[in-house]
Amino acid sequence: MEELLTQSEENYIKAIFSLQEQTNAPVSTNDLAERMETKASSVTDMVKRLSEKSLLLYKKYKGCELTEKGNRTALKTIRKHRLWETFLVEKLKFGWDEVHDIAEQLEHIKSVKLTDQLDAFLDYPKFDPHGDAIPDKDGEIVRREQSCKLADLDLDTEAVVIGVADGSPSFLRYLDKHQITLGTKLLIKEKFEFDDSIEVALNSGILSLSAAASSKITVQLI
Amino acid sequence: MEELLTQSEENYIKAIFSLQEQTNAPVSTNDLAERMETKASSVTDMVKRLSEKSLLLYKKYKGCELTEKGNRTALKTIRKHRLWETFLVEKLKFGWDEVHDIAEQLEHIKSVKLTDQLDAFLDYPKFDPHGDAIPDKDGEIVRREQSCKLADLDLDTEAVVIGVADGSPSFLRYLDKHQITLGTKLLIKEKFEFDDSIEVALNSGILSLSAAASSKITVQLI
DNA sequence: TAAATTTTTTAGGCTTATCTAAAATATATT
DNA sequence: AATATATTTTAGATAAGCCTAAAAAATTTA
Repeated sequence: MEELLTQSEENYIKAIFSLQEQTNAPVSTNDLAERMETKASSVTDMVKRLSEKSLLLYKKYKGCELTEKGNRTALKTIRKHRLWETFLVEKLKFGWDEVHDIAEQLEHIKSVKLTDQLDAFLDYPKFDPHGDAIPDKDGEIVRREQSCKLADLDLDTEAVVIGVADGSPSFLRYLDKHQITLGTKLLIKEKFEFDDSIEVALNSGILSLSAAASSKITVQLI
Repeated sequence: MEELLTQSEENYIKAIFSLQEQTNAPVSTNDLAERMETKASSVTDMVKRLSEKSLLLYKKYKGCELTEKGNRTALKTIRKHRLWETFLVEKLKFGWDEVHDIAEQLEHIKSVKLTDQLDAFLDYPKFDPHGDAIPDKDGEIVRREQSCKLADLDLDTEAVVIGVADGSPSFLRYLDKHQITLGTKLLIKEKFEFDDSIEVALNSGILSLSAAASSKITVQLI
């Protein structure tokens, strides 16, 4: 019953899953090509193969959608990716800006026991170093309720950082520089309408954040 | 200066290294094909490619030999393999008979920092779970002096198990069953000439070992 | 040393995953 | 609705890594 997928196939499945999550609609060939940094013709080829393995539904010119089997596959890969990221940060002392590329490789290691033992070793973490939920053995993930973007908070509200909507090293290093990380508490001191920038108070002082930054920080009210 | 090798290339390099270690001579195409479980014609192809990357010297019909660069590459892969095996046994509680195949995958992950941080996390182990030496950052390995095969010991000598010359799951599970592992102390009680079997005394009692078994257990006198 | 055998290489094919260029289809514009 | 534009698919090529079958070279045997 176990499927034997190539790394490339797994990467496509993951990309389709993530695009589908964003749009709740079939994924177009071009969008997928852009995400995979490849050409549309390559995507068509691959999508046909994955369709034959019943990992997705594909209608010519109409895009593709993961099947239940495809979704399960995606969640397994995401689980591995996020567990490895957690391992790298928690145990091997990597910065949260350094782990993505390594986890991209590690997520393709094939061994259910390895994944589950790693999960146990890390004490069954629910979130990875970027605040993203880690699917459990059965693909279940913790759904967080009242989370919103820092940019959407009202003046004088207090919140705690629980995630980032952008995992790029440059953004993560920017946050490091300003001593913002998961768990950081902050208070909205000012909001400037003309450029949507804001000023927040943290332990380390007052900080000004652009709209680009504040819209990529996920917080929860406290 | 960093070479970008495929997993297959790395596996060939490792196989050549190991065959060369055994024979101290150029590796023949057929021997390599057997080790790689592939056809001689495939080996010829690959060996040509590796030769072009100056990882080995190849003369038609004369076999191949790793260059200094090839040796360094092999040692890096071996280092990774043995560190991961150590991690799996020490941290993730795998049995020593279960780790080989997973380490075969993990050894191809590309990140010098990952390897070095893992090494540090494990506290710079000198030997892996099978007693094989782990090359350090610079490819240096601990050379053990007075080691020999259990089969070669004289009557009434005492020794401690420091390694196995066969890492197959079936052999390792056989040793587990008889409570033999790294560090096990034993005393030679009997040697039978007719089939080269021996009897050894361990903490757990007297045990009879075939020549096949005793010739694959590496020990050190105490 | 000449013949028989074994080893190794070459030649030509296959699959995966990519590409470019051209054709087909869908969408947007007038 | 007809045309222009954008998207998607098809066709054909390439590289890595494997295969089989046949040819070439090396080694063994008589």
